[in-house]
Amino acid sequence: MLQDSLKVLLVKRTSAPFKGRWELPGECVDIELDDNTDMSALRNIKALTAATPQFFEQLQAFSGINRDPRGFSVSLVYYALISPQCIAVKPSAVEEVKWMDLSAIQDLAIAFDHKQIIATARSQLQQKALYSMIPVYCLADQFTIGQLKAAIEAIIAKPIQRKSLIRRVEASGMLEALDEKVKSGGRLAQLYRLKSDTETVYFERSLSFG
Amino acid sequence: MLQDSLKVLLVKRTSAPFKGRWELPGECVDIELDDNTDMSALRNIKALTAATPQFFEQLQAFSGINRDPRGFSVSLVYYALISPQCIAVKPSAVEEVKWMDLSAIQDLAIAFDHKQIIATARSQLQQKALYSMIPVYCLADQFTIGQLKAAIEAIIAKPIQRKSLIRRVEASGMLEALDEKVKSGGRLAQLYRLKSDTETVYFERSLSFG
DNA sequence: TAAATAGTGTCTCTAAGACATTATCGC
DNA sequence: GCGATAATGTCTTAGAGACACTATTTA
Repeated sequence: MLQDSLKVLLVKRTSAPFKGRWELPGECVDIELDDNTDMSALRNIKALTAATPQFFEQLQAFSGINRDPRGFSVSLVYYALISPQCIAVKPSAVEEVKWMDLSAIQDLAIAFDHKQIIATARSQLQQKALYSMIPVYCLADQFTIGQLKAAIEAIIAKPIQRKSLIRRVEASGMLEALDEKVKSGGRLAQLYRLKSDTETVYFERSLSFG
Repeated sequence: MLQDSLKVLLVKRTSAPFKGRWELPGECVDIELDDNTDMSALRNIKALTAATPQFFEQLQAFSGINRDPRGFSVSLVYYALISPQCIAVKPSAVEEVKWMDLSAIQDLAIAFDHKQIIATARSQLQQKALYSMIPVYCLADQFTIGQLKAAIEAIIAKPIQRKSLIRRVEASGMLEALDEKVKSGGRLAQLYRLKSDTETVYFERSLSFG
């Protein structure tokens, strides 16, 4: 999720190991409830935020003998992008759930190998931000080009050319301009939204790696 | 593996369900032997072929209630590229192990959802062939540009421009020319090999999608 | 010499980078 | 008017596509 900066949803552990530390949300697959692990991951998200993620995909499996002091473990990790409109955390869980700024993760003690998992997810998201329109899924349902530019720059941690972004927006055909403009500190900015039933566009070139 | 055409290593099932059908090799993780699932997958490969794959990575996890008649199951799928020099199947397993032409998979009854898994792997390999030097790992340790071109075209099932490939080979700096040329039906072809300790190069553009 | 494949030269084309220019806004 | 942000215009640049042309081999 993006609001000023990229954020990740963490929960506080209530039992050993790593009691009291923050970790990524997740629990065991419930074969009674979940037809597959995708459904299981989505169920986890909905238990915390009531958000239906606009973007959701499997990251990768993490496994090993050293990642949990209790022994060998395997985690199937998914990541999702959700709109800042949907950040509300379920009241029942407010105490132990928190949106954590990605830049703050660095200096935090995180349970298990979850700091490494977050880094991997971020790296994958950075790559995809360079060659796809995926960053639009971090935004509210109405947004300006300037906000999209800020989202991409937050993800890749580098500035991009506004002109290049506008060319991509036009080429993608994913967005439609609304009959509305919005204040932005200077000239009014055109509002856009996702066209309905549009598919995520992937480009054949990446933006510059610097 | 590539020899004339892309091939995938299959084993014949010796027990129900799907007894007698071909499937992808794989077995349960052995916590005694495997520090993580990567090692487990490599152990599986070595049990069949004695090859050390030049390229090896996790594809994704497949899971669900319907993919195995015995109930809910999860498979962590890896794929590897190995040189045609290493295709020898361990003698102990010759009966039940086979390199199957990818184009022949279509009309074959494959166990479980493994046909779908193969399709997913192929699709991922196709994408990577368009923006990376990964196809070099399908080849023997000495090869010509023409062979590399054939490998890429076998993977993506489309012709590419020889000139574009040469530009990429030069830009990548991954290969070195040997003091040797080889017959090819016309003018002798320059032999290349991977430089030692070279890293796989990824490009910022994909070759055309057609 | 012809056919085949290897390798080069070079023009075009596309889309990103860079950055100037114009258009609006609030103050 | 001034500073700030939005939007456009346009020249440059990198690298792929296309394809002609040359080089070298075998038949």
